[in-house]
Amino acid sequence: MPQGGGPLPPPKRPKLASATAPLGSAPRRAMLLAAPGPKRHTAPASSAGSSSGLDSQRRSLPIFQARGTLLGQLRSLDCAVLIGETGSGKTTQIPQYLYEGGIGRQGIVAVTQPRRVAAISLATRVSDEKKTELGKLVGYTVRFEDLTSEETKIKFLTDGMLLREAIGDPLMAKYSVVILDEAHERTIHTDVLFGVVKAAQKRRKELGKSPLKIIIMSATMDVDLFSQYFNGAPVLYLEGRQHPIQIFYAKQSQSDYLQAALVTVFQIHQEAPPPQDILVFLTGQEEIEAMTKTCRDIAKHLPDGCPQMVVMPLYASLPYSQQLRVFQTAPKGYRKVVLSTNIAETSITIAGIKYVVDTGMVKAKKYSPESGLEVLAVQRVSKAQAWQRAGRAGREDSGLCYRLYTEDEFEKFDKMTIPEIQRCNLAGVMLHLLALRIPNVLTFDFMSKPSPEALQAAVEQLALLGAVERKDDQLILTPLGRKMAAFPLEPKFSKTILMAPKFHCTEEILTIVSLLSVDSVLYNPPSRRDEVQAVRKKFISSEGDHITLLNIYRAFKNISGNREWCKENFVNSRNMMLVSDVRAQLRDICIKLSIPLESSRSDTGNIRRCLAHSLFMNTAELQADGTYATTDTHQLVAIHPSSVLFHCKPACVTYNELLHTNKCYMRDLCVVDADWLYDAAPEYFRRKLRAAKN
DNA sequence: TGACCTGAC
Repeated sequence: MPQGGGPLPPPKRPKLASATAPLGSAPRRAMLLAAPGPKRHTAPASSAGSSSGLDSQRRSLPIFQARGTLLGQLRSLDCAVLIGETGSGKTTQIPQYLYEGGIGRQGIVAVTQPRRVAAISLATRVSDEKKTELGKLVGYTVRFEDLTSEETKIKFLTDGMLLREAIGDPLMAKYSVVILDEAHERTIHTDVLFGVVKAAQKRRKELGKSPLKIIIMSATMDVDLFSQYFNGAPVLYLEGRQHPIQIFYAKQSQSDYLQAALVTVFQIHQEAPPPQDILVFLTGQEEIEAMTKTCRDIAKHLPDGCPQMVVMPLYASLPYSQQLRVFQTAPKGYRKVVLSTNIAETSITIAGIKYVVDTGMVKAKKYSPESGLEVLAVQRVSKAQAWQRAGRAGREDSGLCYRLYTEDEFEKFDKMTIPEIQRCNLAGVMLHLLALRIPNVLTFDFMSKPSPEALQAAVEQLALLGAVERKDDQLILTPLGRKMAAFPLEPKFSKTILMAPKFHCTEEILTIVSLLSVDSVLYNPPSRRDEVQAVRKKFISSEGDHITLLNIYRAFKNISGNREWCKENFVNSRNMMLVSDVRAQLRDICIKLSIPLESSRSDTGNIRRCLAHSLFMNTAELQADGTYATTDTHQLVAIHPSSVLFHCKPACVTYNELLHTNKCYMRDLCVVDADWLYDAAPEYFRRKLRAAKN
């Protein structure tokens, strides 16, 4: 099993905080990690101490020494790239320095975050440090929550929120500075924002308006790319407070990473004193549940003198109450072992982790524009991801990371994870860019360009939905497309809502679309499968998953949505609450757009007709041999086991998405009439038929 | 016939 290796070579990084480095001298990311910083609270954050304590804490941050130099630089620059290790305090301090230094006072300083919790907790922290009430000088805006006012000068928001704001204000006129934080994560929203803020800055300059300052903040990665993209912007380095991490590699290549993980966990467990906790990175729910069971079984029969063990699974679809357990400290004499997906890489930070076991594997989505297929596959992590995982071991003290692959194997990993924008369907992004009135969306200035095929496929999908048209060789939004862009939804779902009045079922479609646009409300613990099936029976509709979900939502509303009911019915109450919020938001947008709101009540036929008319490009038909083939490209597909139609064989179905895992599965199915499809898009099917003949 | 990495508007 993994042995040897040894500590990492000493880090080569620039010494001085805020020294300007020439291009191309990116620091090597070797030594990692972190001090307890005021960021990424997922566990309930305790309120900070006395205000004088806060002041001294602010002054003791490494960044404080560099304050003067930093302000001098930022004052004169249009764009800057700021590289700071975790614990440098950059996210909480830079916005305050700018404000205190009178930079950008004529407008608001925006700080974006990929996650809601981060935006909220950072705003809370900074308003505490400024000794002001949250929502006054310092505020935040995330979906469903806007805690800002006329006085707000420092505003934390999710990157998706800033992007949505930009539709109404492409010049971002109210902002004087935009800080894009966690840029190295390269979420799809951050990547689109790069181009949008760059365009806004340029346009404001051309129009002689007040300048827009752009600051990109990142961990020590991708510096050259960021700097080049922002016209050679200078790179400023900040020191963090980091604890050393020792890295151990496997001596030999491991054929079975699960077995290797198991052996490593128990080897650590027998040798290390408690309560030093272990975090293991695995790939998915099923694997984690199985490994949890195995570990618990083995832990029952440990030799005398060996500490006890508590084993906890962690993945996103786990109910919130169970997720919270990973934050509890293990009882005395026990060691905590957390088995997690990549949710523990960035979204959830667990205190007290001393050991990280990295299988080097991750389950991730890829998108193939040729087939239009999303492929979910277990694959190797990137080097950057492996460093991120290792870093989770040293948040309070020095740590150890066991990599279940050899150093040679590691060297062959990709340097960076492919940015999301190159891995997903771009229809939503294209619609958003068109709504921003970007002159030519096909040549939009992306930092990492998606393939021309992916861009083309997205535009074709929008054309099929009737959202775009060509005018004087320019692609523009149709009136329908503009309405679609008003909804925070995938374009096909926006279209479904806009079709609903024709079928007098807008209320029901709003419910269904809301249910489909958040994480599943259904909780399926593998160990209690029979129970789940039994309680779910009463909701199941032979018409498919959409109507079944509608039944569940109606039942939830009938008992006015209590938690107990959710628990009994294996419904994720947190996601169900979110569905209510989303639905209310979508309904408001409908009212603003003067869309008539009618209910079809018990007439589910109309609902299914509406779905057929908007999802006609996502349909499959039963073949003579009992398999399914998609109507458009005759791709062989199968009904996903999670569907209520799994054991049925309807002649014709629409589906929300295809997902390729072991097979090519249709997910979320609705039984439809083949005739409806032809009525919905006669031209489309005539074209497909012609293409099939040739 | 047998299964869903993670965020976000």
